[in-house]
Amino acid sequence: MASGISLNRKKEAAEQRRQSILEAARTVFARKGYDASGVEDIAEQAGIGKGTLYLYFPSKEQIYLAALLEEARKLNADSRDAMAGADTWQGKLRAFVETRLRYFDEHQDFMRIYMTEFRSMCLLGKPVHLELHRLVEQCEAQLAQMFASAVGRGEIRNIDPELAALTVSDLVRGLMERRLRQLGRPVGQADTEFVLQLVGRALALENN
Amino acid sequence: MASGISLNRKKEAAEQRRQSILEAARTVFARKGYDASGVEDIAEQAGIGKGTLYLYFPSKEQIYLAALLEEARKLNADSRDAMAGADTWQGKLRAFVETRLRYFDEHQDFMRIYMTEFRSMCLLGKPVHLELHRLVEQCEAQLAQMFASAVGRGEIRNIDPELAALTVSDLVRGLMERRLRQLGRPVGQADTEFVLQLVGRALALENN
Amino acid sequence: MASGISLNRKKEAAEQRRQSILEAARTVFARKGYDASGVEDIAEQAGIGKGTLYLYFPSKEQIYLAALLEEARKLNADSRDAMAGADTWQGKLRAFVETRLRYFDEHQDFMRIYMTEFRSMCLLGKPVHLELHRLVEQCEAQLAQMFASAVGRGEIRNIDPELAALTVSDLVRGLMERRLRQLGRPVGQADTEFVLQLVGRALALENN
Amino acid sequence: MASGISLNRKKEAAEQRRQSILEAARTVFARKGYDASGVEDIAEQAGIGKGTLYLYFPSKEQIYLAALLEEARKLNADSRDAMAGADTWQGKLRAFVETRLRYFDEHQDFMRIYMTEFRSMCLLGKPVHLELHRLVEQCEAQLAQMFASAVGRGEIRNIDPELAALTVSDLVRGLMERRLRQLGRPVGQADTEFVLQLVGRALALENN
DNA sequence: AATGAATGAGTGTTCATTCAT
DNA sequence: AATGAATGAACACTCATTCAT
Repeated sequence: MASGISLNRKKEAAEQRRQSILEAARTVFARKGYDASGVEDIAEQAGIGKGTLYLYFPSKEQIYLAALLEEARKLNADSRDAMAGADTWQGKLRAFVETRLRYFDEHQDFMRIYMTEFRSMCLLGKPVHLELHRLVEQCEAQLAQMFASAVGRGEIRNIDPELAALTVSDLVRGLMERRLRQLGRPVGQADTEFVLQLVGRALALENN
Repeated sequence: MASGISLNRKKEAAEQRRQSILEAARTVFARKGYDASGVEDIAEQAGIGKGTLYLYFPSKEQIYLAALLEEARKLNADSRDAMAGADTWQGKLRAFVETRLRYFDEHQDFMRIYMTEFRSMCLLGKPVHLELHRLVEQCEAQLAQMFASAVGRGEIRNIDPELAALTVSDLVRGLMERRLRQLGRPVGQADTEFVLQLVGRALALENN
Repeated sequence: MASGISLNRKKEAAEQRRQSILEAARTVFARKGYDASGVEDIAEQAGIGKGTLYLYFPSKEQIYLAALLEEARKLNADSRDAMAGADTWQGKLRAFVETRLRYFDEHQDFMRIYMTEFRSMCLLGKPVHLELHRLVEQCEAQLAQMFASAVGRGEIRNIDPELAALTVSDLVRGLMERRLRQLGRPVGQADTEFVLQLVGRALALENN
Repeated sequence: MASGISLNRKKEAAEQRRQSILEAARTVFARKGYDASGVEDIAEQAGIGKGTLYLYFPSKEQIYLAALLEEARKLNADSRDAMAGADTWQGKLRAFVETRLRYFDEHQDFMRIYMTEFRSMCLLGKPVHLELHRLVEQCEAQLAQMFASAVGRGEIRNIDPELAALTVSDLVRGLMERRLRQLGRPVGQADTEFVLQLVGRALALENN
């Protein structure tokens, strides 16, 4: 019994440390990118020794992937849940956009890595990106399905749901990037509303 | 006089070589990204010796910046000229979008680097990106001015011209990225039309 | 009294564990050599925790030395006893050779380390080897003394006893190595007899 | 023409440097063994930068193998030539032994590595040693052939030529090792003569 | 002007040893 | 006494940059 408890404690502590390493990794990678970040930087940021990292992850690359993908999966799950909780297509769309922006606000380091990696998927032949690509597509598929339903119910114009989904995806990404860049004019609620209205108007039925 | 001619010849030849280095650099960087590319790769691609690179550029980083920024400036100039050549706001918008997509088709290597670097501007404290940021803003300002005029002439809704510009910018970037990623469904003219219609419908006056 | 018994028990148990560590160490070192073997390998082979090793030995090097030298001392003692049990010089020589080969058969792991270390004594400035060197010399001295007696009794030619001892030592080492390498033709009793006959014939008196 | 000469010069210089690296490597490896030697030690001993090593060899291990095997091949060739130059089996045997001992005197660093590696062949599963093993066998085969001829001509006893070859091989190795260890009594010409006489007497026909 | 051999600072990873539990 | 998580010194190897030819 006692050893059972102690074993649980150990596992919890290990998971805790794993998370703190990932958090440290996000901070460091967000600051300098993958190549310019050293494993020593991450260890220091996490307040542990360099060797300790290798008790939890087999390589720098695996740290990076875990730091990126584990949060990306949560982000996808959050978006899906938020959409599920709304009734109308307008509500679902707003839920999607606002959830992602809120997530973004609360995990800026992660989002920096996410956005960077997203764009660098344009480079040729990086197998690293397969899983991330899958997540992005999954997310866009959710949007597309939502639009398809609305089209089916005659609530919006008869547009290609996939293209609408990609459009929303691009616009939200744009909102996030502008916030991350923090240059030029500050980005706020008005920007979000602009995007929502733009999409709303473009999709609305003619006789509205 | 003779030496003057010969001097010119030399300068031309040097400029030629400079350009061929940048072209080689774009090919290599587009394939593997900045860090994974070695200066030797670039020299080999350019068909010259490694040391020769350093007669034309002081460092790997400067090669990268020149390869990126010189084309980016041309892209901006092209877009501006194309818009200037159209009369209506719809024409200017279409000219902007189509010019950029055409440029993209003809300079895919460059565009891969461009897009990658654009997103990685989200990383903190990379002074590298100041000039690129300026170019992006300049480009968006052109769009914004175009929208502002259209609003002033009462041709479109009374929206914030800057936000409209950013939106178009995001959507065009999205189109390019989808082409570059080459995964999922092929991207074609239909996508472009979708974007143009979407923006057109969203900006159109109510009673249209 | 009770505590005295318990103290003895403890000491015995500790000695037992010490030996099991050394046995494990021999297995591991024989397989991969000193540098390629990790202390974790030894601990695992011994079925104990890594930290426990350090309760019994102060360092990896000391484990190695103990694993090597303690058996080497036994081998020397065995050889000496075996020679003492024979009457003629031929008998003593045969006893020496056969004892060592039998020991070898029963402790192959140890012998692999022994032979390796013996040859690497040729490397400069390894203080590690002083004790092993002493043991080797001691062993050769026993042989030399045996030959000296035989010379004194006029049973063999008037050769340098030391050189004869070194010769036998080299030949036995050769026999062992061939067995360990396990490549080429199998090594058996015939090889041993060849060596004994060779030495016998070479040392025999002329008029035999 | 000029470039032809210059190309030759380059190749010669490169070969020169390659050899000087191998020589430096032998010095360092002979002093500390493989694992305890750092590539930086070798570079320093050779008077060049660490990176330069990697222009001539792909890894530390390849440096080691080249340092070992290239000399080992020369040693084998020398022995073979020396034997070929003698007429009687006694002459050939003496030529073999003396050539190897002379080579040994002139390449002590190499021989230290050679001997060490030879013994460590007893460790299990080191594929490194295949080539060295081949060389040793080749060398022993030369001796065996020589003995076989002598047996065929009725010049020596009807012994197994292979066993005789192995015996000589072991004894010569013993002579070398004693010199390398430099402990105990100095080893000189007398030792060599002892071995030659021992073998000679043991192989001689009965009625001699 | 052009070259590529030489360089050494910098990096990811391992592993003998320690020490809190 | 026994453990194994934590540590950081040490190491092989890379690559942007220099410079003698």
